[in-house]
Amino acid sequence: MIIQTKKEKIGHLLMHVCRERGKTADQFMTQSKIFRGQGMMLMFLSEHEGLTHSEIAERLNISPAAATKVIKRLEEEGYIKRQSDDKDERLSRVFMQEGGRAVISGIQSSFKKLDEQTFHNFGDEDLDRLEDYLHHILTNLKAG
Amino acid sequence: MIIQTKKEKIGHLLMHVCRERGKTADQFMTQSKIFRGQGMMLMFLSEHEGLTHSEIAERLNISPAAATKVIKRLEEEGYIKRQSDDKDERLSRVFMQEGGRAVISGIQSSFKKLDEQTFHNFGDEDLDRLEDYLHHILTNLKAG
DNA sequence: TGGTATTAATTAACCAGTTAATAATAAACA
DNA sequence: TGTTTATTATTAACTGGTTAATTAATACCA
Repeated sequence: MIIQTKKEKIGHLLMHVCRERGKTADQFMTQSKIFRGQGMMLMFLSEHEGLTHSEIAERLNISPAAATKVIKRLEEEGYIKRQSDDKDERLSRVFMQEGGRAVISGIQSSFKKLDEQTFHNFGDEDLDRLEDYLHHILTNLKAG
Repeated sequence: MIIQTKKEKIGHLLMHVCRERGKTADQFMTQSKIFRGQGMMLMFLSEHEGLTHSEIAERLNISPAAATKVIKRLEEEGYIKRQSDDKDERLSRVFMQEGGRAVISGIQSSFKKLDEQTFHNFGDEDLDRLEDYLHHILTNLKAG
């Protein structure tokens, strides 16, 4: 009989919570005919135009390869456009297009509703404490 | 300027934490030449032999389709085997094979180390509180 | 100047998850 | 009994993430 420690139990629970949050996020996003990753990216880009792929990836805490994939899809669907830097042609800078601006407010509202639901009935103190816990976990994971 | 609420900030942080935990999990699992999803499945199966795909999926909180994929891969690599139920041929029951039993203890140790690292310096009270928070979030998400 | 090393983005090949549609079997019922 | 309905697993087509390898452009340096 394999013994599962309390920490392992919470580790699994954490992943379960994230899967559920992801599913719910996609449900909210369907109103904008978009997926959560694209929504995240558009939200970020709408506030930070002209950044390079690497800068975007770093800010969103994903790999440059993952950034490229979602950016490419958003460009193909007319939400954004890429433009290579005049002085350094290795750099590809990303800008919003009309198609993107048109859906931003819907996406913003979806994320807001999503996290209102996610943390329904959490008081300020709970949120602070949870935030501390999550930062603590990040530090632990990155320290490995 | 788009305003991000505290809850949204924590929502993003939560997903970030899960990505990092997933990456770290895979790093630990490479010692057993396996990936985290396969490791999870093997751990579970070693304690619950003879269950059907649907039962397994339900217990692991994933879709039956996701369960099928990882089970199929594990079978191809000789860790487990599937056997259809005598009385109901729709049911496919899963059993450990020697190949699977051989790696269980390594996997178990990896998960233990992973979550020791993840929750390093968390006291009992912190763990209890975090567990409560995560259950609360799950309830909120499923209530939608 | 010319050759080497670095950096940015991309592609390839994966794993892990989803929903929706399909095939096969069992159950229900007229 | 025979037809319809329900259930199980599977497949297809995705998103979203990873690492490793590749390509193209810049920077460095002898």
